[in-house]
Amino acid sequence: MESKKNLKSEHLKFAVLAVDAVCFRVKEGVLELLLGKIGSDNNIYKGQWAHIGGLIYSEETADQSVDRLLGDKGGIKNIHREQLYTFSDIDRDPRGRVVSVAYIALTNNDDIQNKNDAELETKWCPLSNLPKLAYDHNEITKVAVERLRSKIIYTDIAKYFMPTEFTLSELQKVYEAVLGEGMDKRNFRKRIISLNLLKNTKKTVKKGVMRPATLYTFK
Amino acid sequence: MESKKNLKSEHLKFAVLAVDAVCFRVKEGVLELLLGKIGSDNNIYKGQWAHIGGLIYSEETADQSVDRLLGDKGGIKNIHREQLYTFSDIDRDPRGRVVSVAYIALTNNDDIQNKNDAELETKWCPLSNLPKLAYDHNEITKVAVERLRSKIIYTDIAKYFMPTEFTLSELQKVYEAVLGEGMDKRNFRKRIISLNLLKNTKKTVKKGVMRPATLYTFK
DNA sequence: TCAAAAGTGTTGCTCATACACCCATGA
DNA sequence: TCATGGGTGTATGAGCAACACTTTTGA
Repeated sequence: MESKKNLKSEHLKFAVLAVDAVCFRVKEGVLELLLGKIGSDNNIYKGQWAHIGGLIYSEETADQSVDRLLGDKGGIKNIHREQLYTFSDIDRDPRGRVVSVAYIALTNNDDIQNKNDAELETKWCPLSNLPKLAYDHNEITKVAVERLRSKIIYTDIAKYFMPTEFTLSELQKVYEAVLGEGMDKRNFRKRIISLNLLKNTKKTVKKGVMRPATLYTFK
Repeated sequence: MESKKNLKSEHLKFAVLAVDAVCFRVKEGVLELLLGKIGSDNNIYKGQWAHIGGLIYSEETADQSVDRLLGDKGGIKNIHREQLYTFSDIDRDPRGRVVSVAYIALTNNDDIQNKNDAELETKWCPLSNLPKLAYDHNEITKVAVERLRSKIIYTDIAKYFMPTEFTLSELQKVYEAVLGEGMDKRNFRKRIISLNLLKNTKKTVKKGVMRPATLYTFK
């Protein structure tokens, strides 16, 4: 039931809708987040870091908005993203009433171009030394990390962190980076194989002075 | 990262934020939803049923908005609600661009007053014969029921359907109504007791010609 | 003594965990 | 032959599913 009789009343004149994307990758065994530096002079958070985000256009859905913003501001295309939570605290943005639909986004390192169309300074920051972020973005991060950690154990969401072909050890490193704890190699392999999500490519790869490892893909 | 430089551009002039509450109860072993009938003449859905909802005021959060609307339009106070998902399809409301933050709400039958402040016709409708609803509310219902079903098996959310004191059989009936399937009495009791959420009041109750049942409360 | 719901135990299976050694390779 | 990571099996305990009968009560 949505009534529009109040559409033009003073209740609504500040309704502004945004999206924010908590964008993760796992690089060399470390869970990292993509941050952008706030540059505009009339923002009291100028110079601080925040998740990539922006206003939703009236001709796009929230999903489309996230894709556009991650592309334009983060230089990332074809990313996996899913809606996280909508943050609507009245004072979450000091410039006015901004309600933000937050997303988690997951990428492997291959789809990242290190340029973006906006003049936005970005960086990847390990979750373990995240600075104080602008707005309520530390709180959003907390919810996002919780969601990511719970989904990686009961879904195949880890695949969005992986390249097409990978070894079981690489996959295990991703799980460990996300969950922040080591796992038993034998139990990890047994469980992941029994989930029946992986396909053995029969190819092997070797990185250094050691036995070659079998390459897998997600089905 | 939210930039407000486009705040006044034509991209935004239709941004309207609403909430919708998929409000559940279990009555006599049947899972029901609260619906309101659309009355306004300038709505093409006039006469159809929809979830309780409305626009978010600029001085309230989405949570507060749901509480207000369920109170005013549904006559329900002190309800448990949690955010479900934000629906942002461009054409989901034919009157214009309305983004809706959907909630699930759970009530036991005691907090329901059968009057509301708005002149809104409401009814409780069994999920099993839900009519075609206005807007995208059938889709919202689907997501809401999925969420309710998954949460009832790994959380104690069922308590919001129960009165203060209840028998294990009554609790089981609620689980069965939500999940849509019968459960084994012995296994149900074992599991629910082992979760350690219940407290035996040592009181018993009797409804008819039968052995009295023990009353429990949630801790 | 009957009807109606309350209440109760055991067994087998599946799944998660804990745990240690050998293998293949190139230097 | 050594260093490095790749790869494997077993035993134990916890939790879930299947399954049927006895108890209490009032009519």
